[in-house]
Amino acid sequence: MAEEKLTSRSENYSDWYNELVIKAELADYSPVRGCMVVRPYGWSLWENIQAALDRRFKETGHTNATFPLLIPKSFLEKEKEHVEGFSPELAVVTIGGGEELEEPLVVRPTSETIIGYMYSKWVKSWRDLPILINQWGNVVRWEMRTKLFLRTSEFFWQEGHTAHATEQEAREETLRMLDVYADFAINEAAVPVIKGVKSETEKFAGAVMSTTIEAMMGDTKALQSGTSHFLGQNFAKAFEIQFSDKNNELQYAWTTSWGLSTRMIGAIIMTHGDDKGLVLPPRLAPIQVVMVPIYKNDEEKSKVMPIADGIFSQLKNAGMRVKMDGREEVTPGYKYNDWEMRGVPLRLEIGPKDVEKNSVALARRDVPGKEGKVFVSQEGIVATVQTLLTDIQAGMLAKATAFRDSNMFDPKDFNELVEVVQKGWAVSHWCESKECESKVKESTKASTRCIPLDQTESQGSCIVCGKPSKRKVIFGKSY
RNA sequence: CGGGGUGUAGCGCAGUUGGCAGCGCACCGCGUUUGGGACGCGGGGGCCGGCGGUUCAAGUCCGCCCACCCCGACCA
Repeated sequence: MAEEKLTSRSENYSDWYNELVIKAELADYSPVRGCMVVRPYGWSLWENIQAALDRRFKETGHTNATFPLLIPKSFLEKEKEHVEGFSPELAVVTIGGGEELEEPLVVRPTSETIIGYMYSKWVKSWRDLPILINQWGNVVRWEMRTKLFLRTSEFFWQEGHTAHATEQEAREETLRMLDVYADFAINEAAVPVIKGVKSETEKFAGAVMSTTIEAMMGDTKALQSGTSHFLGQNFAKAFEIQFSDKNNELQYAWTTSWGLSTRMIGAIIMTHGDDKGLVLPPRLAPIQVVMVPIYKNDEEKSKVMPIADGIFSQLKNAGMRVKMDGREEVTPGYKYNDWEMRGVPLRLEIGPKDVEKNSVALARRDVPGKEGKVFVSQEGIVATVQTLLTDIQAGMLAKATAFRDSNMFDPKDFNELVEVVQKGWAVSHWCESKECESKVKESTKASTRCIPLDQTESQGSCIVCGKPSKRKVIFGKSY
């Protein structure tokens, strides 16, 4: 059961987050430093995320497979940037069956290498391409500072790995999957995201180009919520993924990879959560409607429960995820707070007065207090609830989008940029040099988040050095 | 790995000049309650982070070690 009040977001955002994850029973700390236990409620949420994504992957022609957890250490060393990027965070297995291993194995930090190795075996002809595979699994990256869902040493994700005959096809795939992520984030999670390209310093180790969906959290920090990489021929060359084209000429394949992790749960928490707890978008919520029956004694109970059960069945049969909270050892008030902590989008109360008046009370989680509570007729309850859930989903997206937009700024000069990145994002022209990027980071702790894809080129000058620039970038502090 | 902090019941904490280890919440039992976190009565629960030292006596004083948290360097 959820316990007493949360630390408020304004008091200490970080404490608020940590307490919320524990009290909503999404996850718990494990005995292994930096690892987490995802509890049933958190995992149900993840399963709904998986289902929504998996459907989209299948619709775009991908199939699932699984590759090993352990990878020969030498594989990681085949791609120069890749090894440099990942070496510091590898977990390495040196002993197996009591014997020192001839070659150490690394616990996968990501699977480009082993999948590249397999693809080289499977790809001989242009007819073998494209290969469009996704894997659901876990990976391990030894992290210095961890935080549940946002950064843990082991995390759960999906990683898509594709190989193509042409550069153009691979580039299209990269952007197609970025679109899938953005569509998922916006329409399922109600998390407004900006699609963009990562700078050279921020990109994936081994990629030619990394793209991202960036979301703004409730404290205005940015969270990279999904990434899609164009890997060029880097991994194809490292693992000799070669094929004969139609002219019988040997070519290296072009590959992509893309991933979205349980970090998305952190994004949902920090995009929608409030001081009472979690607020979940109806489309992903493990429980969409919680029913709280109210009665003082057996007589009232015998009048209320048959009607409550009838409504429960109607909602259930309509395909809604509904739960009846029939606990008798806690008061209704306790239950309200309990389910608010867990972010259930809609609460349905039914008591003796409702039985008399043929009504029920509906309280929406995204609109706190009396304002979000309405009394409606029991007639047509399924349609009423469905409409409300749709409204909540749309309302959450609108609210989050308005919040983000009101915290994006267009600073006039460097001094103003330094100011605005303390309270939100700066969208500014940038010459795309590492020098200017690191100057901003050193003086503000804000990094480049992405160069938004949906922007029209405009003539401007770099906010740092003043050199000509055609594109704007987002600067912001990030998780 | 650098800087700061904290370790006492499941959680949050108190513990005075060294002298029987406590409080709130949670948990268990019984009864009364139940439309916004109910109440009464009765219970259970401790290697006081670890090791060593000082002392008649250490949660308390001293030394060493360990763990965790926060702020930095690294990241989906």
